[in-house]
Amino acid sequence: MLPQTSLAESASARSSARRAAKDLPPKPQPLAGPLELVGAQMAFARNEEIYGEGEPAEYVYKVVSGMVRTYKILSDGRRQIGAFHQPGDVFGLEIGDEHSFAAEAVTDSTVLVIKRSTLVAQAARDSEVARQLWLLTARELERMQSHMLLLIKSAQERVAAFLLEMAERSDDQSTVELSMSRQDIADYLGLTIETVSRTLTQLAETAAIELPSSRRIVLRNRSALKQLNA
Amino acid sequence: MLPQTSLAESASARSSARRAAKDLPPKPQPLAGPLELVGAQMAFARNEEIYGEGEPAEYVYKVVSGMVRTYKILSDGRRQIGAFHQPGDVFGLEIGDEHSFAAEAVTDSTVLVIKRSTLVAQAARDSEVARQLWLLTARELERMQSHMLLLIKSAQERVAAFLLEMAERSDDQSTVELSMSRQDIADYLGLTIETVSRTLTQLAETAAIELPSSRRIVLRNRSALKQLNA
DNA sequence: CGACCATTTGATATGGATCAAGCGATGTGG
DNA sequence: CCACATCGCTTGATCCATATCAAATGGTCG
Repeated sequence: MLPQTSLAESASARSSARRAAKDLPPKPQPLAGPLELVGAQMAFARNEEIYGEGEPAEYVYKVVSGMVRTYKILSDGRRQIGAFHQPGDVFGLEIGDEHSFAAEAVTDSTVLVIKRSTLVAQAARDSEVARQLWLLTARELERMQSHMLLLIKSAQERVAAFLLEMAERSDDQSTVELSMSRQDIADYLGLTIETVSRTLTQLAETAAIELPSSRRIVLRNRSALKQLNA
Repeated sequence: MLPQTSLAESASARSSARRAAKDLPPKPQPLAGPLELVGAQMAFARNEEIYGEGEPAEYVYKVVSGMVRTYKILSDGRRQIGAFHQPGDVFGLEIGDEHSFAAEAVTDSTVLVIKRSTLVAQAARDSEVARQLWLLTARELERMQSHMLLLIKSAQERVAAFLLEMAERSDDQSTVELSMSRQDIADYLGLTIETVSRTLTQLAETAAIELPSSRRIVLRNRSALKQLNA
């Protein structure tokens, strides 16, 4: 199971952040906060589990390179992906003792691992650390809220929103290099792979996007996509 | 959907409504925490707005009596209700400067109003307050996560989950007194009122519930509902 | 080359939305 | 106090978006 080297590399090569001030709101940047200070780096291979749902939440994680998905398996076997985490993103921060979602590497990834107890103890002493932890959770809440709103929209709207979301985090804002599969996208958007695939084809037919290859998408008409993103 | 209906409901906040109930008897609430200490009580009439989306988030609120809904209006006019807040629940806590959702009283309600800046200042000094604020946001996040999972389920599953959720918070766990309209339920579950109504009828036909009146629901077979709640 | 996996495309089924009408409770004005 | 308008809810008929089932295509690797 060799990783798709080209994809993995291009994904991780883009960890630097330049804000080429488009029409975008200021994006949460990799926190230069307390999470930098401690912890060890770990590497995970494509599709490798980082932690399982319900496991003790001993650590907090920060993506250094690659991409991580967090998800739940529903009782009917479906998988719902809650988020794709990219370099700079923190994930796995819980206030309870267990991870409420599972986490896996989408591509070969490296993550920074920090002991939660350390952070919590620091937070008790340093109000700035406490504020950072709160901020992280609040940001996660915002993400979840907008994801909830996504799930009540049409397939076109969901896919368009997804593409814009991915484009926002890529440095070439008009080309998206997808490191996740159609199944991942489907499970993120609450659709089937067939619907995701068909919708992309449709968007290409209406010239909103271009599909040079299945994992590379060029945004031809971003305002049309935003329009859809009702 | 029926944006007109949704909007009409809140717009029709009867101008004749008793707005004068400024001084209700303070009902002692069980929830502990720093939020008890400060703040004034305010009363809101049914369907009255407590704050709008995008308004400065100057205050944090705690339900004393009644019920509050928080919601967003989407660009296509649909309304998505994020939560129904009942006595003891805190709502309107933001980390940014604006309310990301709007809030309205579902029934005549009284809420405790606390200045956010006070809380934040306290949190900077007292790590226990800081932890409480974090906890509140984390709890909201959990709620949002499970709501997200709801939205990818079938109509029956959503309605069943809703009933169980409401039953859990009622004192007679097997009878639910709904204070919100079918439209509210629909906008909470991402369905139409017709589908909500039909689904309730179905559940009654399969003897899972009983419908003595439209706002009163008896849970006859909770395990069947939980089953549905896949 | 051939097997395998991811993706696309096609045909059909179906759950929930939409459009439309009926019904029961509640309140209002004559 | 009744007749009637109104409102919230239910029920019926039909439509449509997406799921499901099925097969073809294409890319990757041994």
